[in-house]
Formats: sequence, C-alpha cells, structure tokens
Amino acid sequence: MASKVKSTARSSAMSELPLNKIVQGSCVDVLNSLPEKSVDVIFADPPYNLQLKDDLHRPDNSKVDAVTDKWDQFSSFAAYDQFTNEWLEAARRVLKDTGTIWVIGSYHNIFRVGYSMQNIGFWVLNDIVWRKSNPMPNFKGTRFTNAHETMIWASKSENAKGFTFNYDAMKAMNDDTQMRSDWVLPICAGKERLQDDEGKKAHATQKPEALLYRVIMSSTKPGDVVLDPFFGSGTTGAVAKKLGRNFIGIERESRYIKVAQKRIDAINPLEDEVLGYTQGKRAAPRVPFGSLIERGMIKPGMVLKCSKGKYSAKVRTDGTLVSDDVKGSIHQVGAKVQGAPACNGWTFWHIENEGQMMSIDVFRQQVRADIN
Amino acid sequence: MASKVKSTARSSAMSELPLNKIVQGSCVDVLNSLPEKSVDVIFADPPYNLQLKDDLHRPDNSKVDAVTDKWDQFSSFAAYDQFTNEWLEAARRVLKDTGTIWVIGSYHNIFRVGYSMQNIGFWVLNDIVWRKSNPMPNFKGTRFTNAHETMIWASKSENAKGFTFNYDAMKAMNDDTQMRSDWVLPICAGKERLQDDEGKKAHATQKPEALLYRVIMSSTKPGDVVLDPFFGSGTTGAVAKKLGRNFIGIERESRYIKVAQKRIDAINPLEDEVLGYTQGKRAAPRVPFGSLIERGMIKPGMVLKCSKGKYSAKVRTDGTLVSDDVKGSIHQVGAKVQGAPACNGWTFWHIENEGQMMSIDVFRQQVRADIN
DNA sequence: CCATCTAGTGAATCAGGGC
DNA sequence: AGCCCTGATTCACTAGATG
Repeated sequence: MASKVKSTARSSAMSELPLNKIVQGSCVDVLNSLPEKSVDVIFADPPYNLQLKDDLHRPDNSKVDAVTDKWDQFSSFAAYDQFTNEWLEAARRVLKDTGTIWVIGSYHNIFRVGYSMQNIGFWVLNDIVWRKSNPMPNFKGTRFTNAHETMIWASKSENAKGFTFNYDAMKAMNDDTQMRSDWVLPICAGKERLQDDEGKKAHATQKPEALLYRVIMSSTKPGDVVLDPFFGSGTTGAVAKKLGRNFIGIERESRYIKVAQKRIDAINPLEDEVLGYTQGKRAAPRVPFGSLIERGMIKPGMVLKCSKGKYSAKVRTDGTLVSDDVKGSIHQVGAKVQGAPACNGWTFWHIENEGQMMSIDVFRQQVRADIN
Repeated sequence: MASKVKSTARSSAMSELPLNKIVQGSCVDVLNSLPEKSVDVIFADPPYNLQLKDDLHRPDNSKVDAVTDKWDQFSSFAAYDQFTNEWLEAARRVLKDTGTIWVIGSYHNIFRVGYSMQNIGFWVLNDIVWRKSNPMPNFKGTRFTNAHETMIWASKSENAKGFTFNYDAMKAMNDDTQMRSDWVLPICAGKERLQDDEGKKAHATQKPEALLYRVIMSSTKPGDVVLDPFFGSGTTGAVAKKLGRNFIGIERESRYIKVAQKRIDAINPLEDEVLGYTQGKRAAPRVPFGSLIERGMIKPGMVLKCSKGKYSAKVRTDGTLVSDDVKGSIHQVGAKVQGAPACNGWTFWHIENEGQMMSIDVFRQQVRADIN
C-alpha cells in the first residue's frame, strides 16, 4: 500500500525513488530532492491562473462554485511565468532522457506553459485537445462555450529517442484507426467525483480517470514510473495503480493527500477492469443545418421547398430560413408555414434540382459520413 | 471590383482605408501606413513552421540567417518571437478599441503567439479548436494524428467592451444550442483548392471557406472591415465579400495576389435579405415599464405576481412597484422579494387574468411591434 | 420496480449604456 | 474612472424524490 512520506524530503536528497507514495511538500523542493533522470513520464496539472473576478450566476440565479483557491492566484503574468519555469526545469531534471511529459491547461495558462517548455528545451510531440462532452455553458451568452482543455505532450529534447508511444494500442482503442489529437471525454462528475467529509467536492479541479487512462496507456509501459508534481485528488496515482504502473505524487496540502491516499488504497490493481469509457459507436452525431452552409452544400439565398412545392423559404446566412415574415430554424419555419405544431425540417425541406426534388437530409448524411 | 494597390503604400501613410483591396508589401510596413483604430476585425494566419527557417523574414524584410547547428534552439525561437511581436503590435494599432483579432496556428507556433498576445495586452476571449474531419494521417505511426489547429480570439484589451459576438446567430447555426469552442470542419480540398497555371496547388496552407465563414459570421456585422495581414490565397477576402463585409488584404508575393484577386473578382455578394441573421433581445429597442402604464396596458394599482403566485407587488403611478416595504423598478423589486442577486422583471412578473398567468413581457412585445 | 419529475452542478478570465 | 440602472442569460448529466 502507498504511504505518505514526511516533508523531510525537502532538505535531504532521496537516494531511492519514493515509489507509489505521496510526498508532501513544494513541488520544486521535492523534485530537486529526487535523483536525476529517474522517471519515465510526468503528468502535470498545474494551477491555471484563472484570474476570476466577480461572482457568476446562472440564469436561475444560483451561484457558480468557481475555483477561488489560493493556489490558483498569482500576482501577474511574470509571477506565473517564473513559477512555471521553475517547476518545469525541476521536472526536466528528474525525467529520463527517454521520458515524456504531459501538461494540461486552458487558454488562461497554456500559451505561457508551452512557451516556457519550448524555451527550456522540451520538444512538443503533440498538443492534445480534450473535448468535453458536457462542458459548463456560457451562462451570459457572451462567448463561445469553453468546451475543451489542452494538453501538451513533449519529449525531453528535440533529438530525444526511445520514448514510449503505444501506437497499436491506441489504434486498437480507436476502432482500428489512428488515435487523433482530439479526445472526446466527459468531465469528472457523479460518483467518480470525490467528496470531503462535508459532502462537498474534495478538489475543485479533479480530472476524470478516463483522461489519465488514455495518457498512461499511450505513453507508458507496465512497471514504468509516472510522476505527478501537482497530485491533488490523485487521479494520476489511481489510474497508474490500476494499470500496473508505479506512481510518485507530490502535493502540498494535507487535505488533498488524505483524500488521495484513501482513494488509492481502495484500488485493486489486479482487477482486469475495463474502465467506464467505452469507445463504442455513439448515436448518429447531430449535424446542425448551419454546417451545410459553411461547407457550401447549401448556399445562402437558396430556395427550399416542401416535397410538393406548395411551401417555400429562403436560406439566410446563419442557417435560419425566412418565408414572408416568418423566420427561424428549418424546423420552426416548416411548422409555421404549415400551421403545424411541429415539423422535422430535415425531411420536410427539399431542393429543386433539374425538376427533381431532393431532400436536404441527403446532405446531412454526407456530413455524417464525413465526420466519422 | 477589388484592385491591387501598388507598393508605394510602404512609404507613405494612407489617409483612407484601402477597402476591398489587396495591398502588396511587408505586413508591418503596410499596417503602419494605415490609420490607427480603423478596422473592426483582424484575421491572421501567420507563418507556422519554425522548421521552415528559410521562409522566415524579419519585419524589415531582411531574411533571418539560415540556422546552422551552432544556433541553439532558443535563438531561432527568439527570431520568431520578434517577428510575432512586431506584427501583433502593428496589428493592434490599426484595430478599433471595439475590435477583435483572430490568429490561427498549430503547436509549432501557437504558444509563442498566445504568449506574445497576452504580453502585448490582448485579452483572450476564447481559444477555438478547428477539429479537422479529414486530417492527414501520421504516416510513421510515431505520434497521435495531428488532427486540429488552434485559433486564438482576443479583444484589444482586458476591459474592452462593445466588440461584436453574434451569439444568437451562432446558436441558430448550431441547432439552437450554444456554439462551442471546438469546430468540426473539413480541410480545404477538391474544387475549393485553388490551383496555379501549372495545375499545382496555388498556396500551401489555403484555409477552407467554412472556417472563415464561421469566424466572420460570429464576430462581424455586415459592412464591417476585416483585415488579413497574411492574405495568401485570399480566403478571408472571398468570404468577407460573399457576406457583405469589407476586407483589406496584405500580401508580399505577387503570385498569391494574382490568384486571390481572380478568386475574389468572381464572387457575387449575397443580397441583403439573406444577410439578415438571428438577433437576440439585446438588439431590440428598450421599452420602459412606465410606457405600458402611459398606454393604459397596465393600470396603477394592479397586482403583479410571479408565475407561481408566491410573490406579489402593486403597480404605482410612476412605473415602480411596491411590495411590503420594498419599492423600486420591476427588476429591483423582483430581485429583492426573491432574495436573488438580480432579476429580469419583464419575465418574472405576471398578471392574473381569468385564472391564467400572463407575462408582462407580452405587453412589451406589443409595444415593440407597435413601434416598428 | 419502473417511470417521471425536480434539483443540483461543472477549471468561467461571462453586460452594456448613460451620466 | 466609477457608479447606477436596466435586463439578458444554460447544456449535459447525475442523484434523489415522487408517483
């Protein structure tokens, strides 16, 4: 079982790796106490420096529980950059020459992280986009829904060789086509989300195990050492243990260590368990009518008609239709012109082509084939 | 029709904007010749690849020395950073205070671009992932398929207000759910891909019109000025013209200007009716609650209730409400009786009419219809 | 036990105009 | 710059209660 290492680690160098342990202390101090070139992979989820100001309320007036922890506060970009440089330098020292590093972030910090990584000498192998299947909406309707986070995957240097990439395993996991740089995964919620003694979320930014599963499966071998310098609720350790990898966790705060330790102790690594994110075919993907216009399949100004030609409407640039004074989606306008309560615009509207009526649903099927 | 402006632009400042023209010259020189705070949106597709060091020029048009083995990595990054800083500074000068900028890149350069943008003072609104539905595979099987590119969308400064985001049009284009930060679109191929006289692709990195369509639709209004400092094959100009926006293109190389000009000349702009797009309540004229009283739609002394009848208030002659000791506007009283931080009184308050609850917003809509 | 409804929540740089 | 007022705004999913 994993056990906690006291903070004496700060002052004295460790001769051996604290395998499968959570080391308490500042990440740079602890990293500097570890032997150089000793770990295979680093996964880091550093503070994002979100710079949130006022409270945010949902349309129903409930307050959004934002990340207001002190560990996410920095006085300036310069302070954040210094912090970033220091931990990245320390991380690079303990990484084997054949090792790779993953760092996750959002637009608040990822450009600064990537800039620093490249300057230090890390060589970017991929940037990976975690597309959240269920992100939080933009409640005020002021921007695009912030629906993804970015991971940078890098080797130790430009000419580093011998790092692990389990190409075939990734391909097998992805229906026998190459795993892409965009991963669709749900956020961490429900029973997976750890709670503290008061029933509140134990950590503000707990990552889903499915994310770490793919990270560890792709870039490590069983028995490898995975180090996480911002261990938090311990997702990295939990998945590493489950998959037969060794972990090293570094975390400053006792409350997080307590939660993570309990979580990891409860994991049985012998189970040949299939994690809860299957790659099975989803239901047919939703295709917005607007995307047909962007793709040039339907042109703004085109006239759509019902199959019998009785009703017609003109396509606007934003994918809505206009028919006399009626404006709205293909479904809304289809319903209104008929005086019907509802209408499936995809099957109702047609394009007249050389005297023949062609359903716009044909285009939707083309886009679906294209997406897959 | 658009026409080419000779490179005299380099030395003499232009008093007027070269609307719907392609200006030949170095991007920084031309930008500096334009009046400040004059364009609404900038879309920039700068050179990506730090490996293509031969193609890298400093803003003064001098060529960056070929990188020998003696050069360390950082020095070549430094040259790119300088180039990036200079064109971004020049771009920021010509951008209106209410303007926004889009910059597209890949993991090779996007971190350096984002870092520079934040340092200069641009405020990131979103990072947008262009998820390619048909990317080039990773032939050697050594990494994840590089299947996306990243765009940074930013306002001119942290506190900039008044920039355009057509939230409702984006929502309409996306089947009436908020447009997300990940966009699934195919790469530019087939007939859309421009060819030169020899039948080869005219530009190495031609962007699909679908991408610019969404960029321009989301962040500009008809009649706005869209500037592209790396015009290339002219996708930005082509889509801008089609959508009834003005463009300014800057391009150094004659062969690209020739291709782009021919492309744009062939485009017919869309008619106004089609250019109309979905606008939300924010665009509707403001109707004071007091005007409903003046028009006799609501009478002083009437009792307003919330939809469930739990809260009530009485209308006073000046258009304010009173509920026990709470007095104020429909919004203020609505918020206070609920103990909520804010309230839209128009949708909160109702009138009970023969047992049915009718929102007072119905009256506002009548007034608005009346005004038109 | 199943179906249905209600409440809650997630790394968020989340308003705009007038004075 | 700062204050004040009006008034616009949410998606996917889970858990638990209710019928």
